[in-house]
Amino acid sequence: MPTIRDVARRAGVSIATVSYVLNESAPISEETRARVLAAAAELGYRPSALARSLRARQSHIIGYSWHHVPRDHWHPILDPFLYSMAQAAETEGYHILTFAQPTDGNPWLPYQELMLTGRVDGFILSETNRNDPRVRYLLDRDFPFVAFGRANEEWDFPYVDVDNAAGTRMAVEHLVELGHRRIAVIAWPEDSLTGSYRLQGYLEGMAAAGFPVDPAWIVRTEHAEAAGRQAMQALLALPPDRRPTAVVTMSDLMAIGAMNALYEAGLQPGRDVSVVGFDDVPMAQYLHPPLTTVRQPIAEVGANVVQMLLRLIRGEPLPERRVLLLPRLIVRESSGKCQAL
Amino acid sequence: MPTIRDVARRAGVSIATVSYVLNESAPISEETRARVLAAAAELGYRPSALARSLRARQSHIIGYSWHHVPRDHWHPILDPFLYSMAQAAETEGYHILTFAQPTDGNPWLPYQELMLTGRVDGFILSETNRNDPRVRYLLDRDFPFVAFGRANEEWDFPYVDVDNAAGTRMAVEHLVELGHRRIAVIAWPEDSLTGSYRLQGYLEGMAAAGFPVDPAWIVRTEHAEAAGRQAMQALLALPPDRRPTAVVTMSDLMAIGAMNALYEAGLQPGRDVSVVGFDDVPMAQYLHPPLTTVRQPIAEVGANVVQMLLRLIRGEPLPERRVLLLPRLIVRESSGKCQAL
DNA sequence: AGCCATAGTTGAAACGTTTCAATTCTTGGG
DNA sequence: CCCAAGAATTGAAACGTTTCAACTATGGCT
Repeated sequence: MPTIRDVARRAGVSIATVSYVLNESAPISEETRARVLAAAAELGYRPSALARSLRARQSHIIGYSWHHVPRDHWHPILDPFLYSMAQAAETEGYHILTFAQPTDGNPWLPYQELMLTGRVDGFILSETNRNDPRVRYLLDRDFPFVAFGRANEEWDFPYVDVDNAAGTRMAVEHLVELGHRRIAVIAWPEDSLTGSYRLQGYLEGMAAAGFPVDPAWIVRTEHAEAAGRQAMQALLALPPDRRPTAVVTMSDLMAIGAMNALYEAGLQPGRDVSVVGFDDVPMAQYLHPPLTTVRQPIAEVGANVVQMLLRLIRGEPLPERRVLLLPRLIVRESSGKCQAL
Repeated sequence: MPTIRDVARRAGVSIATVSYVLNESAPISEETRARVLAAAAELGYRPSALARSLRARQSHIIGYSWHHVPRDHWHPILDPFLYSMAQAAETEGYHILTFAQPTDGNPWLPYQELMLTGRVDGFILSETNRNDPRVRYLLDRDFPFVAFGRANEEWDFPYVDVDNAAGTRMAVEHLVELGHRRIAVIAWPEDSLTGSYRLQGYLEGMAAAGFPVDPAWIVRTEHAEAAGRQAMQALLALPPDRRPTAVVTMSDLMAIGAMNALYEAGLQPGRDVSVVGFDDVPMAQYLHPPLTTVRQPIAEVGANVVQMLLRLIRGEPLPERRVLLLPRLIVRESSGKCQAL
């Protein structure tokens, strides 16, 4: 592999000159410039990223880690998120290093290691939560990072998040427009921050429509198909006048569970009870019936977090530290005018 | 950030001694050893990966890139594959760098860049195909890589692949056992190497059972739900005595399309016509009916390719250069005894 | 003619490691 | 009491860059 020395020798100049030419960081006569460029091209020279990094004390690498999910779940955003981050990073000469989030032990341990060994210049976090130990750790050490998702309101750190509340609010508005009044929500446990935003959007939507919310319509359960199914069964077991005609869920996975419960009860989603999901996983459009759901602008989030992080790393000021992106409601057939209406 | 100099000063020794202690690469008296270790711990010292890399001319980073898929498809393996690779790499002090595969231009351009700048020590390739330009490029330059998937038979390079033929063969055997005789296959276009293995498995299964294959039963089409749906419609349009009672598909996505076509025709998958998929995406188990499908041992593939690549990088001999792992048939309700039988 | 600014170029230091070769220190054998 | 051998330690070079400071021409100006 040719080094800067080989190029310098071939062009008959010093290595400093080669460096200046390649980085355009000093005035060089047109003639030597051409000679150096030619020599570099002939040798197929590319400067060593390792040497550069050492000198600059910058690895030009961004760390990203995600939670691995069990096989019956899926990660609805990994592919588009990672891809958009990689693309955004590469246009600026950066790369993404992915590492595994250990299922046990200190969540910030791998972050510490990458940080202390100088392997990465900053981190992108996703699936943050209240009191997130990783956010706390990085914040305390003043290490550059940007999160996809929020944490404690009083913690001041840069993030991009989807306006989850707006998503469920749009879902409720849509159902209200169709004529639904008794709208339930299949929500996540209280410890989920994202879940609390989505639930809040539901409540706001109902309040805006002026509809009372029966406490029985708020079912909190974990993120799983079976959980969604059981939640729906519980809702169906309510007396007819309290039984919801539509249900908003926290995720497509839970929406699928809800739809499956409807089928088992001999009912048809979209005709007997409307169902709305969240995420718009690729599968959603092929379901029976196709699922109405809230689509997050994942690629936009990915591009944004990377751009913000690079600004942070370079010490540039951030135009905004807290970015909220609007999701979009994708209306399909699982939501429809309820027959009972 | 403390350096080896800080540790040396604090322990009252030379930097060489510190290095020897930390790497256990020379005999050091127990007493100084303890002093150095204590100093390092007090300072929270971690050797700079950058400096180490430069010195060793090894980045300890593995490059991986994947094709981004359009939003109505999905990448059935990215999450488990990437995760298992990251885990396997980390146990050996390596990391995974992910980069975007450009949709246009030379597919090997980003590989070249990462290779020449010394950013990565080797590559993992996935979704290889016949005449794969990336395989060709890396092979020509003798750069370490391991592929998940095969290419031209005559190209000698290390790979791990799932025994695709065995997968579809198992699917056919299972259907034969249920009593099916007229079994169709919804296959991929001829340019797909993986598709040709899977098709081959189907043919082998039929031959082993001694059943003739009607040419109309082999439908070649692209990887999409709509394509699977249309293929199924074509099969249903065959005269009753030639109409298949079961269908094997190349992917869960296409199987879903086939099932949707059945529904539209007023038929029920698993009762009127059996359907088998490939991949076992998380969704498969929640479909109506749950989808019988072939599950690939993705995590095992991920661990294997990384271990092989590390061996290659270290110049160790490979126990086997061509590894074929068996998939597993997951039987669910979409395959059943056909009513017409 | 003399001086100074500037364009163009270079030598050398530094980034933080590892490791070779050399040095010091100990110890046991003759 | 000296020497050789070995153990323990160190100085310095090297990995491949970037960049500071210094140097040499070249002109322009007084």
